Amino acid sequence: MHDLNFFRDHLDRFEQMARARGIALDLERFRTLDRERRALITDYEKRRWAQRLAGGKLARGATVVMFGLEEWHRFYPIAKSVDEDFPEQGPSEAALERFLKKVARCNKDSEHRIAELEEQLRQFMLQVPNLPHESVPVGKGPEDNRVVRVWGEPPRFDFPPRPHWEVGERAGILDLPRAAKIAGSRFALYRGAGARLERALANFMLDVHTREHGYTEILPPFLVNTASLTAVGQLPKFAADMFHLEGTDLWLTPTAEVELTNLYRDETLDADSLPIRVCAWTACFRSEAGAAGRETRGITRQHQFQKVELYKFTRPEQSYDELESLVRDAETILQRLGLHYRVVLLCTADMGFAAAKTYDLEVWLPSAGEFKEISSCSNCEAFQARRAGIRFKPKGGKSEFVHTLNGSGLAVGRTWLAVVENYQQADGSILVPEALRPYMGTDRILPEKV
RNA sequence: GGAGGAGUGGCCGAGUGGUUGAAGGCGGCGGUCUUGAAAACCGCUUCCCGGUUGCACCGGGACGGGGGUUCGAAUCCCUCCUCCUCCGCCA
Repeated sequence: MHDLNFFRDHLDRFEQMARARGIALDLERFRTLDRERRALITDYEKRRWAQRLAGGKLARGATVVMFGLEEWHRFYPIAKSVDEDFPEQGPSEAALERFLKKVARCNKDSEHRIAELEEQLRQFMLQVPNLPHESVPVGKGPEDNRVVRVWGEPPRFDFPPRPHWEVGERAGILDLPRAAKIAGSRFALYRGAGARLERALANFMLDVHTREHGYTEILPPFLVNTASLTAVGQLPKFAADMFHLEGTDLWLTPTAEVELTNLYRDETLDADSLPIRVCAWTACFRSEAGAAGRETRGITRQHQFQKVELYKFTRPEQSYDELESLVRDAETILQRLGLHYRVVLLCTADMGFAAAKTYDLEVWLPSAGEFKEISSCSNCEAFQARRAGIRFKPKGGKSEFVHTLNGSGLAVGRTWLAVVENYQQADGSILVPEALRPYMGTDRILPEKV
């Protein structure tokens, strides 16, 4: 969410942003709401002042002459506007009482109307996405994203590489039919070395990030409330993409970004503690209601998957350096696993709602002969922090909003399938990447009859 | 799930209808004193919104959240949330 005053003073920039992101923004509606709200507040506060003043006089049992000259000059026009018959001078106790009754009702009405307008204004502001950073390419869609760098090379096969669901089934480590029986489509069931591989990947990622990259591990709740989702920007817009628990205020978390952003919601952090780096392994749940029919084969797109999330709270001036190092931290995992990948800078049209700048990491999938997203790393600047009330206080200065950054480090399920595809062998076995061998206790997954 | 109790400023803690943003204390900041420090003493110590070029000034709002009663609510009523204690249940 943007700062209201900043928004009002830079409407042209937001108009430009809307065009770059390819969305509609009804700025005329904003102008109307904003103008009306401020006019009402001004009037209301004048009457409120008069009400407090008169109330105070009455409490002291004043009767006739009790206003200072200047006070009276300010007070009388307000009283007259509320009560036509208000005496021009020397109001009696009865006149004051009548005025107070009228002004109380009048102010109550104003309060309601102002609250209504503020809710409408809030709803409006909640759907304004973040402003892209100046280094973000303006574009119309994924085709305008920019490849920043490519690491490694695709593995060579002397046989046609199979898609991961075939490799997994042949090796007896992935059982999609039974997952469907238990839960339905878009759920996975791992068996034996497959289950262990998923666990090994999560542990490997957490170990690297906590031991080598300075992140503190968090194990948060997997269920989150409406307030937390709203603070991140998942709600109100993306309710349909999540699982909601009937009769409660709880939702299955779509990403640990929700929990980690809300770690410090409505708190003021010590300036010296920044940047704060945390990471979390969680299950993630997405109903993907709008995506039916896409990527139905295999486990690329699931209702439930695991992810190790990286998250940073930083000072504004350091957030873009921290974004670069966040991306490197995520890349380390792919490099250690020996997986060919590329880094893509998303264009304005392809970025998420809260992001000011986003890099995607895309891993090579030999069966498809293309790159597939495995991580998304964003700097949200103060956008989420403002919405979530996360500040820091510089020494001797006013408190400011922190910048928040998040990225996958990495999506475990997609890493699983990338390993399986890239390390598959002609005999149906799967080589275990060097870095995972201590976790797997073997250098090769051998096919097993189920 | 059942029965009780509690939520006040960075922290502790007064305050049960009237200029109370809120006594007192602690902490923090500035000053006096001191060779320096401590102690002592003095002063300061929140955030949001509106009017404004303005962190100046004027005004409004905020005592867990929301609603109500009243001319007026930290104080009375309703409701929700959180925490604590006891009972039940449970990995």
